[in-house]
Amino acid sequence: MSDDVSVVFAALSDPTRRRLFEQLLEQPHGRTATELADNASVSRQAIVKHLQLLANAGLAVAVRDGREVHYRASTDAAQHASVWLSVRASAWDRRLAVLEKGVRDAQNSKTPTSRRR
Amino acid sequence: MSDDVSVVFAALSDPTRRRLFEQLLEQPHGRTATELADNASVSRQAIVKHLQLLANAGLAVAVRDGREVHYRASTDAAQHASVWLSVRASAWDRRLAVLEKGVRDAQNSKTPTSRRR
DNA sequence: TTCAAGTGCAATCAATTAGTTGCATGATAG
DNA sequence: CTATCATGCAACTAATTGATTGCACTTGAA
Repeated sequence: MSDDVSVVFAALSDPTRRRLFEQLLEQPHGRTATELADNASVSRQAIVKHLQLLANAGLAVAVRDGREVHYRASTDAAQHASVWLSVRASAWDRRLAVLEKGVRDAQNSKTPTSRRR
Repeated sequence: MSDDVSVVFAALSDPTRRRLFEQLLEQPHGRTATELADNASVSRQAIVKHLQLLANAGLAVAVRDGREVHYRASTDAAQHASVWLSVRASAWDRRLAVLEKGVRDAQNSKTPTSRRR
């Protein structure tokens, strides 16, 4: 589970974490774990762990400012994951199209009279 | 973890499962758990569980043919997840662009002499 | 300087998960 | 009909995970 893709998908598989990620996305200047914990139903420590996991996946970055640590979103990892998915989805669709065409051609050669004029 | 998005990301967060998904993508006619288990380092039962999880996430479908069950890929869920990610990534990038423009404008109004002519 | 606020660390716990093994069921080729 | 092959089901184990709690450390403000 330690490769790049895995950690990103794993990070996004938890609703609490997705929620945090979306909160970060709404806040260009970032949010601290303590702030985020106020709006959440779980403890600050739980939030911290989630944020660190998001950061580890490349979905967030932590920036220290005095005694506060501001987490802000980062979208490179998200973009990569999105591409990973869509590349495969479209490869599949292409493959299906080829297959379908093959079936159609076979049909046409079997019953040439039914061919589109 | 039971919502649509969660199960898709969770399904894709496991390397073994991603490997299986990719094998299904290469095989338009589908593969049985037994076939897939031959190329894998884990037991057939493990493969079955992975395939069922993929199916549950909408990344695969199981089609029974006599005593065999063929699993084939399905890309709707992948496409949805991909969109989920890219929508958020681009919203963030837009937000950053606006922010940046704000900073630029402020700079210009402060030092009007440096304004582009 | 003192003290409160924000964070970091570690131990612990319950639930989930990836994997195994053993055996039962069901379909098909001889 | 009867082996046999593919699948299904159940119990079990070890590792991981989401969450909690208590306490120590660091920083900033009064």
